Amino acid sequence: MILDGSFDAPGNGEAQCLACNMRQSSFCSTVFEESSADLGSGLQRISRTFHQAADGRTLSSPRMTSQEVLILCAGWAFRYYQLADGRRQILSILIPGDLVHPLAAFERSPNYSVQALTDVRYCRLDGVDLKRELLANPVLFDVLGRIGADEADDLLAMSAELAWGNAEDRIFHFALRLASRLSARGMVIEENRYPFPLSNAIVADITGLTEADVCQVVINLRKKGAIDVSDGELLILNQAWVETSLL
Amino acid sequence: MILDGSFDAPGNGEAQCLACNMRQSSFCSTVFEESSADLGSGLQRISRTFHQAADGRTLSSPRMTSQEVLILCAGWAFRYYQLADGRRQILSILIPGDLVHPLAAFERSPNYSVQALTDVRYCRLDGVDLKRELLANPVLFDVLGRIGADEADDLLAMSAELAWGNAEDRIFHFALRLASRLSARGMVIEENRYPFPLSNAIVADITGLTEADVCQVVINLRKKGAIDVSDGELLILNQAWVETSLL
DNA sequence: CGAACTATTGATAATACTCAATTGCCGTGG
DNA sequence: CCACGGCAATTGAGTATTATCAATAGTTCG
Repeated sequence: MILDGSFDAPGNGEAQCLACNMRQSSFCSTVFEESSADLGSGLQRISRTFHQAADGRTLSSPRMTSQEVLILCAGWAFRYYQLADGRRQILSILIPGDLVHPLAAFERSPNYSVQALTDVRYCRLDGVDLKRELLANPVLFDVLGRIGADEADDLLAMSAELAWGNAEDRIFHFALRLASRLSARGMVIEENRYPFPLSNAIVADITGLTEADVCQVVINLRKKGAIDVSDGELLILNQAWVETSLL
Repeated sequence: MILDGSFDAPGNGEAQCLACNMRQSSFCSTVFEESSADLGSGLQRISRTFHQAADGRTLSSPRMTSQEVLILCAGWAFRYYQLADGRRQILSILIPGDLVHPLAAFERSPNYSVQALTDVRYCRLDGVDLKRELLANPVLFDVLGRIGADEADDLLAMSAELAWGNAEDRIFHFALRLASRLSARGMVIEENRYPFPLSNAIVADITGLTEADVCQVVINLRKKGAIDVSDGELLILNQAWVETSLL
């Protein structure tokens, strides 16, 4: 169990950030390296603080109207809507290197909440500083735009799959898209083997199915030789299956 | 039947643009008015051309990797994925004032296509010009960001509804969200009465249902006194029903 | 060892899809 | 003016999928 709160007090926040293997994530490298020294002219530091939170903690809720930008450094989280009937709809899974609110600088306030799925560490950037740098630094501007575009693509794919897919399609394609994102961040245990700290209940809330369904489908997918989700890992069994996608 | 192609030859493209009642749409007013004269210093015009296309024409497909930004001036269109099995998944409905590719300036190329749903007129902005102005004009930057945020919100709502909703929820909430967007653009026939040029087949491809289902649900919603979709119009019958939403 | 959570299983009910077949509406052309 | 074809909307019967609701194993952690 880790404690919540800032962990910058002993000054190791910065140190961990420098040592972080997500530094090559397009956003971190740009915002921290390019905006500090390289481009020199008039670019200033973006003030940041480091924090941590335990599994299950709420990182952000619709009430919290902050202009701050959070970067997930370590651990997993998820965005979700709290539905009126008490259930929740998980909108996206956040992995290390992701921005918690890619549009925080523009949006009045997001209408979703964000919760930690595992213990997490994250970094909080000042929104005003970031916006200033964005306008001053076309590279940073492009990078953020591309992150937005990637998120939008993923969302579109997700909603298409939810619309036309049956229970099996939904789970299978969700797993594939997640695997693809994990690959991009180097979060691979070995070839076709990924961390997958999601319980069946979580997958159910992502795909809009019941926990019982998820269980059956997961077993089915394993028997079919498509993917194997177990022991906190996702294993892609047969690349041929993966081709079953949209154009 | 209108002809496809540019209609700027007789010079009435600009004229129509000036007379367009979508000019107050946040993007057009900012990009055309603010960036020309008001802020003076160093801001240049964004070069643009005007075009039209007939009902059913493809405005954009994944192959077309252009950095250009299209604004829909008049008529309706939709973004869609062409699925491998021949069906198509409609991702969003575009109404006058919408950007066809909000992230065109960043994205390598969108992986969806866009088709005209009615006869349309649209405006094509040069991506390089636009990007230059974005960096030079914080107001324009904010406006585009907010458009992106609005789109993202709509997409998130859509995907949540597709996940947890049954056939009725999907259609009902889709109609409500569309009505809300139409309101924002002033496209209201009268109180609670909106244009709705979508066939059952289109609604089916949006919601992932079959045409037969859509038909039954639409009739049901009318009997229930929720909404009435007929004769190319959408009528919201009972505001009380509208409250049935997520938090 | 028990408590709490998670995964698994099975029977039943509800829901949505499939597949025609039918109707109504236009526009075309005889 | 009417017959015809094409298209969208509607209807119904039968089938398949998924939700619901328990109830039973496993697991983890104290």
